[in-house]
Amino acid sequence: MSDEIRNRILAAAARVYSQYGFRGATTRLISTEADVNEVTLFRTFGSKADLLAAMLASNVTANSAPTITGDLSDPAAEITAWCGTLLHHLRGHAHIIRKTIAEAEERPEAACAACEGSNSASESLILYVERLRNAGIADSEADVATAVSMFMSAMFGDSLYRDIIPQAFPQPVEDAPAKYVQTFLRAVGVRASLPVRTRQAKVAGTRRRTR
Amino acid sequence: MSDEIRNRILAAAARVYSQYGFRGATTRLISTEADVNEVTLFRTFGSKADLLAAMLASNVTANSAPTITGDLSDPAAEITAWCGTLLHHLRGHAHIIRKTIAEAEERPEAACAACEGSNSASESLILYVERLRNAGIADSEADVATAVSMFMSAMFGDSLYRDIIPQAFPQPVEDAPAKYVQTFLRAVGVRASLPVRTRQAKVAGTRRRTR
DNA sequence: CGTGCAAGCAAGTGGGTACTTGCATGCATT
DNA sequence: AATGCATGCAAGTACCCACTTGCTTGCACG
Repeated sequence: MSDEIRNRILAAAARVYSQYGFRGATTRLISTEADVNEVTLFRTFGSKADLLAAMLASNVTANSAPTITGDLSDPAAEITAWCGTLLHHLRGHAHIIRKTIAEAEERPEAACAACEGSNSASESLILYVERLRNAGIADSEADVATAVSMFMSAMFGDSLYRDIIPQAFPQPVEDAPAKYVQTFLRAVGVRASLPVRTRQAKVAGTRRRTR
Repeated sequence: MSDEIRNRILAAAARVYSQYGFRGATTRLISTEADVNEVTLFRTFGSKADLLAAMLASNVTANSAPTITGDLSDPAAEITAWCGTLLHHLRGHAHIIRKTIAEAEERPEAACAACEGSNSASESLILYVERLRNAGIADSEADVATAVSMFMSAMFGDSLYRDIIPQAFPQPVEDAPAKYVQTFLRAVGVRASLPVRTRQAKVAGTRRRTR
């Protein structure tokens, strides 16, 4: 019974918070947005801080970043798929992440939890590229750590700021993952989107397939 | 006369705003931080909104992003220097930028002004790489737009979030520009830091200039 | 039918916030 | 010495905020 109202409040809190931030998310706003009496809000969550903490927690648990599990036969496709879901997921929480990070100095605990996901994501990408290197597909001299760090920055930048500074993101949303991955692969020395055996031909006659 | 107080208020406003954002930057806080009577603040700027607008404007004009003017003889050094000053500049305004962008939906005008700088920066980098391509130094098939967009995301990510999520930025601050540029150049197909003929030697003796 | 519980409603409390007003003070210029 | 000006100070206004209290209403379950 109370659950339905509880969730309505949490959802409303998420909407209001992601637009106005912690200070701007007044209990009055949240309660009217949830179409619930303001007192109910205090009865169910105790205080504004507790409510918003609960709301952030529930949004973080829905935060499972994807992992790259697949094989090495088509790295570009593999990473592109992963990148697509990562971007999709980040975009879904863009507003909340933006506010939470901006207020990290005032409320650090929330921000820490939020970045856990990105940690595991970048680690998963690093591991995958290591495997590519061991298989001789990626350049062994490439600076993988830096490339991955830049790639993750690009993911965050795209998902958080595309709607605010669209001109900084030239490719349309649907093409973005493929293009990001293509550029990333060039940086780590995977010369094309096909597996090992065609590599030789690749190096000699520079390149021929461009997708 | 009034100028000294005016500047003290602006500086205090910048400090308070970059820590607490627009809503959190109360006139009381700013005035005590500036060691000035609260009334003086209203007498000099009219309102809190006007004061903060003036403060943002003064911080944006100090916002001239650097341009790459140099020649093509050593692209890596050229871009690295540029990248260093860009990063330095962004870091100097990191807190303000973070808050302003996070509050962009509520106060768009400020955010727009803030991103002008990044626009000109990325454009300048694109032009430079175009020149490299025309000179045959950069790969003519590389996706320059995407590479530059990712590079700029990396610049923003590093300057805005390094202090909050340090583990996402593996390289130490002082090495960051060189590593970012090196990875970027790989992505756009500039194979080493020197033009074609001395390339061989360069690869051996990694780096030598660190400023 | 009656008891209990979840929610709504009206009103209030104590404190903060932007901003105003009226007055006193010191300092420079004439 | 007198005038004007920039600033400080004390107080006040009107509103907003988080949170509380006391009461009513409706619904479920024995």
